[in-house]
Amino acid sequence: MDKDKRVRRTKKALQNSLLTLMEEKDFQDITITDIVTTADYNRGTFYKHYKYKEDLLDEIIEDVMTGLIESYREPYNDKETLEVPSLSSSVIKIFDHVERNSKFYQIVIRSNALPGFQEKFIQTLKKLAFEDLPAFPSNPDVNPDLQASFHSYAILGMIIEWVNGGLKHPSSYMAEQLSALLKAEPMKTAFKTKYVLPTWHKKEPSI
Amino acid sequence: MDKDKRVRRTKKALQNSLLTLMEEKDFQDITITDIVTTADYNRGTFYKHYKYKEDLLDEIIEDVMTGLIESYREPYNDKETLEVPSLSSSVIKIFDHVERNSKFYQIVIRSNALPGFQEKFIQTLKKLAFEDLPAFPSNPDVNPDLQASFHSYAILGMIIEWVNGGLKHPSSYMAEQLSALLKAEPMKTAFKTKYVLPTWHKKEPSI
DNA sequence: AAGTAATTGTTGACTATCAAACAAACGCTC
DNA sequence: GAGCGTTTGTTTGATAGTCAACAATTACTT
Repeated sequence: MDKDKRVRRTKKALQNSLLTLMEEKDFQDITITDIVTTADYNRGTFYKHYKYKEDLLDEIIEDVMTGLIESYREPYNDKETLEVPSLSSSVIKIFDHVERNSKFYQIVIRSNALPGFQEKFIQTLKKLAFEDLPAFPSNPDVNPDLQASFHSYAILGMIIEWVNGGLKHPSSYMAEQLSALLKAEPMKTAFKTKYVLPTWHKKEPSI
Repeated sequence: MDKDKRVRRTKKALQNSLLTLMEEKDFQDITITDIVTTADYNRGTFYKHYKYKEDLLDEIIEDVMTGLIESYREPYNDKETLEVPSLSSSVIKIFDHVERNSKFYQIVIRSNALPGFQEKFIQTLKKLAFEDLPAFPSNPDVNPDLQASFHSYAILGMIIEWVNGGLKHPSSYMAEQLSALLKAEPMKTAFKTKYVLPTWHKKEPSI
């Protein structure tokens, strides 16, 4: 698919161009002419590859998601000691990937293109959980779909928080945080505070 | 000349590729295949534009020299108050230009391509002095060629020192330094110590 | 000296990108 | 609603860049 150097080069240039423009203005205000002008390509070239600018944006997201999948699987690629992928080791790679593609994530998360991206991102993470984690789901009692969704959205939430804060922390810190959050079984604590305490408070109902 | 977007794009890519490679190894150890591989172009494309890699290097230097001339002339371009170019105001632009093209200057000055570059650089500066400085030469007693050479090599010397030190100082500092050096009339001081003193010493020749 | 691997320079068929032009549709402002 | 600049798609022939193959040269190894 598109092995020609020219095609790859052109598409990358148009992608970068669109992303750069999205830093300044809303997606709907960006014209095709804008895109090709900043990329310094001919307009006809755009139409050779895409029909609408939406196609270009979709392709950008698609490419980044492909990169995400590769990052996720990378630690197990050239290891003869066929290590079993664990949630923790894979998740570090996700944060690394976000860090490397910070420009994309910052722009898209802050843009009006967020919903479309979020859908694809969640879908990708879910797929990875099912296909790559042999020990998934960890507990026979839990609904796998629910757990996958839970984890995927949890990670998305961390990333959005991280990105909106300007990616101040290194990716290793984010991995630590997630690890700590998982170990602390935060839901239990939350539930304890929110629901268990009240019941403990209304002690001695009038018999 | 070469207004086609593809040509400009390709040449820039090949230029950058060669410069990047020159950071790692000697110019003579770089193969055409190296150049096109890192630039991700086809080898045939190289031969469409150049015969030898020397052509490419020459073109790089030529382009930077063109940029130098433009920088030099830029302060007087869109001024209605046709200001007379002065040595001091123009020289600041030279340092700015070096700062902007620091990658090029660092690589070339440290490489074995320095002699060829130096020749073109001096030649450019001399030409600028003659064509752009109406008050040049400043003193009717001095040989214009000698003065031009003097100034050109002096600036080259400062730049080489500056670049080899890793461009630690801002260009404004370099301009200040040059200004200070010119104001201090350093040659006079040097001559005073070395040659004037002796003559002063042999006062009162025996009549 | 022979063998081989890497690099060179060149070719030809194929395709992507180019510039330039055009008509149509879309805001605008008056 | 008429005029006007901008953006849009689309088309044209010309050219740049691609890929794969090839023989010639160079450089290294045995």
